[in-house]
Amino acid sequence: MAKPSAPSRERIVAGAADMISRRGLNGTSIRDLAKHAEAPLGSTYHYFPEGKQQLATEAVQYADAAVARVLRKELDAGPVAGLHAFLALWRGIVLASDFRAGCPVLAVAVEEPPADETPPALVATAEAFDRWEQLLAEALREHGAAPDQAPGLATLIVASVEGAIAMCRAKRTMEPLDQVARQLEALILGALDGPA
Amino acid sequence: MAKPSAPSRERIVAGAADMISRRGLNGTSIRDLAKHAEAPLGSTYHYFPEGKQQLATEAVQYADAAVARVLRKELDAGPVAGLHAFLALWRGIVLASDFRAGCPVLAVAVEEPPADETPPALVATAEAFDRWEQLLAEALREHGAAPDQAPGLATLIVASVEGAIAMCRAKRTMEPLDQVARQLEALILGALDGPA
DNA sequence: CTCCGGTTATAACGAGTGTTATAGACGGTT
DNA sequence: AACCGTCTATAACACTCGTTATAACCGGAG
Repeated sequence: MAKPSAPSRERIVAGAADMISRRGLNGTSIRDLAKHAEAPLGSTYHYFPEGKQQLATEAVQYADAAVARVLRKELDAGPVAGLHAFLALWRGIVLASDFRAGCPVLAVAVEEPPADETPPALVATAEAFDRWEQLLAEALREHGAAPDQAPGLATLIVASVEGAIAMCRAKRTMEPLDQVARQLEALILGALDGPA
Repeated sequence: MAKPSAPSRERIVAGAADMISRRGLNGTSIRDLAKHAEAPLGSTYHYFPEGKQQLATEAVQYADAAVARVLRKELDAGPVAGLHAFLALWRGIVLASDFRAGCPVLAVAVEEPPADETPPALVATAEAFDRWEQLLAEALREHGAAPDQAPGLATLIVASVEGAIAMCRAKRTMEPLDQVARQLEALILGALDGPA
């Protein structure tokens, strides 16, 4: 009684993730969001009664899930394959938007809580980063990396890719991401059989 | 006739950089900015006639110069020392703000140009990233790194540190930056005498 | 003193913000 | 047919935004 009809709800969330990845959280208004998702303004508050905060949270979780799905699928073929899928995903987003879109999770993570209470959207960004790191670390361990080095390498991968995406947007070039890609691939290969 | 009196102008720019690093560009209003810098609103438009765009640009350039100054000074003692200074700088900012402030350059780089023209503030972010990378690459080369590997490593350093700062804010932990620090130090050390 | 340029104070403009309220439309069940 | 819960349309509220205009200050030069 609550699931059968809701195609527009997901459209709104997906549109929010896309819009936030372009203009940032504060730069994304609910009116524009509704217009862009071809949904009426009223529906936004019908589906997301807690307003923008809830919308931002779900947008982050949406992006998180999409990335995690790709990672889970491609990491089976090894960490290098997973890395390539991770990179290709962001590469496609940046390139298809002509350097106007980036990572919505990073965008939300970069705007502070005005109050002392940690807003749920920020919590969602932390969970997203954690999930990606954990997936990568697990795959690294399963393919022969030293268990005590896997988490650190996974963190480096996520951090450098996120940073590189932003740098690509600034420079309007794919060079940062491509450079980072080369380094990370070599690093992973080196970690899979070093001390053994 | 234009330089003797302008202590408040720099206060405004510095305050803008700080505020942008916390709330993002769109989250920073000129009114709050003036209040936080203890300068009247009118002065903001007196010193920065082109408005917020100019203010954002100069804030980015201000942060750029501050970071470049530290890098130039500490890189003389070698790339590892420079890396440590780079990391310590951001560590101090994140920690002193209780995870509320990050990198203002990244914050600006993450909000899109609504029009087709590339805004000057975005150009400034690209220049900042470029400068930091170039300083690091130069130091790497001068201390024995292979000339064709130095730029890539420098890019990886900047990207991963920027990404890690954002992740620290999200998780409210220093772990990402510390993990990245360890990896980067090892990488630099390995690049200084590997193939020779 | 007057004058004057660099600075500031006050007010207002129009547009946009998140959000709420209220009433209407739609579609399937009884 | 009447009913009902889900969704939507419209309007409004109380702001805040960036920006502009205008008038006043205020300290040194003439």
